[in-house]
Amino acid sequence: MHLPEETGRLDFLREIVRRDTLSGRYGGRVVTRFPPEPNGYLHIGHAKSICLNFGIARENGGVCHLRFDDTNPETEDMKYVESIMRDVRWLGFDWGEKLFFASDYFEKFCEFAVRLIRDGAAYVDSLTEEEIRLYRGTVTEPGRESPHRERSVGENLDLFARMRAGEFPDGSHVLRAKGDMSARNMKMRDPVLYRIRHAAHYRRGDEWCIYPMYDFAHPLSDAIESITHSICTLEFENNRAIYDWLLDHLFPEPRPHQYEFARLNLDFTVMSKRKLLSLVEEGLVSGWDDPRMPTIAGMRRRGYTPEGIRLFAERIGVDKANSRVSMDLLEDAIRDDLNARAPRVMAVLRPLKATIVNYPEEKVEWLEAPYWPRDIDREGSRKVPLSREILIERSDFLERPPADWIRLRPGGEVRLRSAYFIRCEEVERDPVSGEVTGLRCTYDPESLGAPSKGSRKKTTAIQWVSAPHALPVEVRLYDRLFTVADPENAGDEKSFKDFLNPGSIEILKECMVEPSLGQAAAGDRFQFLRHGYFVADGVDSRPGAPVFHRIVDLKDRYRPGPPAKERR
RNA sequence: UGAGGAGUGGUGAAACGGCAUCACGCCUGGCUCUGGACCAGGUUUUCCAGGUUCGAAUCCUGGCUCCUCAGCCA
Repeated sequence: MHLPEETGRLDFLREIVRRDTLSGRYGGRVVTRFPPEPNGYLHIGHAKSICLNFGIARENGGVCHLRFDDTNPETEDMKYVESIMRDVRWLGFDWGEKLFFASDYFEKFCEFAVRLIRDGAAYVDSLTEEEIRLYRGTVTEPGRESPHRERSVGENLDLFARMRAGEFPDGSHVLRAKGDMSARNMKMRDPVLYRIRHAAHYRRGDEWCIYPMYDFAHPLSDAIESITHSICTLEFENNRAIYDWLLDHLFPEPRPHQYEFARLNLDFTVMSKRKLLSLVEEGLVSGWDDPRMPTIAGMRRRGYTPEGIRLFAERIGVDKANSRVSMDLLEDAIRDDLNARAPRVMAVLRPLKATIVNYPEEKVEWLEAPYWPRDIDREGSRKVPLSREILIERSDFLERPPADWIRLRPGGEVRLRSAYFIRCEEVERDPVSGEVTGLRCTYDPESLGAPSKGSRKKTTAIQWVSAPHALPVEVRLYDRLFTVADPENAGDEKSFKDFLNPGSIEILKECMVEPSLGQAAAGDRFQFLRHGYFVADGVDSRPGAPVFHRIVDLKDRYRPGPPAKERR
């Protein structure tokens, strides 16, 4: 089990929380929240936010709320609520009783809206959407005030009540805050608080036909729940002005405060919900849980562990500088976790037949093979059968290997992992193509369990399976989903989809694994020796026809060395 | 050309006026029944120009570059 990496350093958010805790600003309370909109699946970027919010709460003896920010009836769905809860739990976090829905606050939101109207701080605007846009001005020119801005409190109250009562069609009126139409911050130019939308909400049905905007609902939700630190991503920096304007107006200190951090960008993938959705909808991937997807569901199916993902989140840290994280960081965190928890087994992905000519025809030996290398402090082993006909990895034999080759070669020896040394005596080949079709080997009966000496020290131990005992399985190898690091900004005219990696999945159907894998249950993770980490798939596996996904490969330091002396 | 943010090795972060540090990557070597893991060593960094200071990634001035904002999405 991997121990948490103690750095002792605090990121800027934890620094702020510590400052507030020390000063007693919130009476020592720390309450954070993770506020997803249920309109899509969570991805690794959300995982960063989840680890932050739940992590900060946990470290400070506080709590983190799970709140669904469901104020837009058009895109939200219960199925997303369920997937989000599942993903957060899977990642290892618990919101206890603190499950909330912004849609449960609709009545309260209305009361606050009425208060703002009474205070002369909000008004009903009846401009069209187009007019509102025109009146807003641009980043360099101030906006103009709406002709409806000076309506009386009474008229505003009446209009707002009738909006709520359903007297008006969509788009005919909105409730706006009285900000400042010439504000340098565009967000403060009378932000819209409520819009009319005659649409069924997935939780409230037809109860409402006015829905609050994010800028209104979010700060209020935070305040209603007595959130202390409201942590969001950088694109909301400008929105903080509304956040503060509203809460200063409606809540006394100590009220929630918003802080922003840089969202996660990962090389060779995309992180926008919209883009991920389009990959799913256009069938470019098999679904939200396609193992190539950066979604939590995809990574779960891929075999990534919650511990590995949390370790990754911890290692990348958090800051306000936009950044783009290399896939190596993620993969290494996953390997780091799996190294300690995945038992080692033997699988041959691209088999090459080898006949051990001095091994009796009918003989079968069941050899003890440890599940763990000696550097992992775990016990356990299984028996693997050995017979005259075995299968080895095609890539473990080379007829004319480079000088530093430590695997099998004609006339050379190599150890069969947990078994004997074999020597390649003869190469069988297709008479037409010349392709190597098999090897004829001899084995050294004295070499089982014996230390390797002399020239044998310069060889490795290769994985193998007994041909008559091995189980045929399908193995799926994955590679990066895109061919470029930043698919969203790669080509001027091109869509990110033009950079999809056609080799992102490779399906191997002729793989053979040791018989012990017949017991593997969906979700079981293994290290296929010298290949990488693999997980038994729970979706496409069938009895007698298991499917394994490669979670991540093993680092491979081997670079072919100088070629052996050429003979001519 | 408005406002709000951000610039530290190849990547992500730390150092909060005092030897630029950590993780990942990469390169050497050791070890190994995994060319994995592990161990040892190495590689590469403060956006630019001035200034303050004994001393600047850090403070000041000016510039440059990048990101966000003109939805009745969040």
